[in-house]
Amino acid sequence: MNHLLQNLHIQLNEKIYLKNPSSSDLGNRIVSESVLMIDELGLEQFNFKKLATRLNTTESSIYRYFDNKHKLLIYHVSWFWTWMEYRLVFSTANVHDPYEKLRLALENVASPIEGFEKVAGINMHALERIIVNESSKAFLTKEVEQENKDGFFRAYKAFCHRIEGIIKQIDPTYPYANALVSTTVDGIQMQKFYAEHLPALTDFTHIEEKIPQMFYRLIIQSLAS
Amino acid sequence: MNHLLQNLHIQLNEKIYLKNPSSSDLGNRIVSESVLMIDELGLEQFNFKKLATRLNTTESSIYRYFDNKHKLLIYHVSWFWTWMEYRLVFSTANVHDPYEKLRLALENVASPIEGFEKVAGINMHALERIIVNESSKAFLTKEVEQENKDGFFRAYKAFCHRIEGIIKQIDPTYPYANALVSTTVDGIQMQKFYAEHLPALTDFTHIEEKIPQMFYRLIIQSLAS
DNA sequence: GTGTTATTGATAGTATTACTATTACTTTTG
DNA sequence: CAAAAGTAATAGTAATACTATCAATAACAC
Repeated sequence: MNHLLQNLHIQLNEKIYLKNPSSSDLGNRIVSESVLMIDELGLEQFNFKKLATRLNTTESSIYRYFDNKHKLLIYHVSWFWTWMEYRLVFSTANVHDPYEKLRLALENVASPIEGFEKVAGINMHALERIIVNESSKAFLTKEVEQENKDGFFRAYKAFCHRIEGIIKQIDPTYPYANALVSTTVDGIQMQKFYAEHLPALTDFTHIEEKIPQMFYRLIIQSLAS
Repeated sequence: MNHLLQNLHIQLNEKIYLKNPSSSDLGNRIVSESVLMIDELGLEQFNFKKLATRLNTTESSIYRYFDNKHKLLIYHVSWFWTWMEYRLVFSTANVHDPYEKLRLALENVASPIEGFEKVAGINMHALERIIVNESSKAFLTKEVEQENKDGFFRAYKAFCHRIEGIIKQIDPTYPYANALVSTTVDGIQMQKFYAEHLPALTDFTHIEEKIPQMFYRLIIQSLAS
């Protein structure tokens, strides 16, 4: 399976980048190395100059691929949720019980790496931390609506939509399925962050299996059984 | 009541500011005007130079009060949750049924303004939008842990702790009360944001009364009744 | 094997941001 | 009236976030 993932190619919305980073060696290195650097430095301290130095290239070469670091973040976030959707579809392909499907889905959200340390050259542990720590900054901007129209958040919405489908299977009458899903997916990320950095706001000490369990119960107890 | 609120004074952790902004005229104007500007421009586009121009003062004068805009954001966020805690305590002082207390608390989180357009010179509508759009940026940084030690997030944690108390009254055995509260309070903010900007991720069209209702049911159905 | 194209590198430069430092003026307070 | 506190004015620096131009090189087409 591993060498398969080496070659896995995820195609994203073309408006996110100026030049497809997966089309060249430098492009691929920009993507994989920036994941490591954003994880290490945090989005605020990360910039294209530092990335250029680390890649032994120049700022202007990086600017040929991405307008700015915000777009690069959107690229990473889109890539992640596209990958998560693939993963969800494959891991639940032969599961027919919607409860079990939901359980698996939440487990995947809480522990997205399990068995996939490196995918297409990307360090998935670092990317997971970027999703937890930085991804909300991708849409908490004044430009959300325009960027939404440009399809920048399609991948996340598609992932949530999959889980919404599972919930509708369990209870087609539940009126807040979209809200329940986004609350759950966002909530799981937040609990991971709190467990790591602000323990007073959670009951979990580590990214343990109990996080998806809590949300699973929260959901099924809200649905008509 | 209104002239009382004019003089309301909320005392915050002294490490947040260099010089207490409530101790001088310029300080108060920095706080109230920056709320408007951060709301208008977004945190990214807001800076001390623009604020100085609008206040007919200089950058260096503002730097005497706050180290940087990040600290100013933390000031606003702390101020907001301190105010929300007061409001919660007062509005539930004579309510003894914990279910009703919880219902009121969630309503307050979803609609924090109701009857309080301006408090101590601060435009509460603008501040509410800042909480929704910008507040998570206050702690999603590499410095969270140090800033948490410095007590920068005390106000939010105290507010959540109040709600946790109510939940413990309803069901003292529920093991994830902290996580449930932070998920709910964060979740309500997010649903407000989605309702406004990313409707595909929610079922609410406006900041309506149904948001707290959904979360109220989510919570009580998870607790042993 | 030459010409064309794609890719990257090298260099330079600009506007803005995020500060720091110094000095002087003005208002308040003791 | 003197001292202190608060504010304004001015200047300057290092870093950030870009943009522009041109040269070098490798790949590929004919």
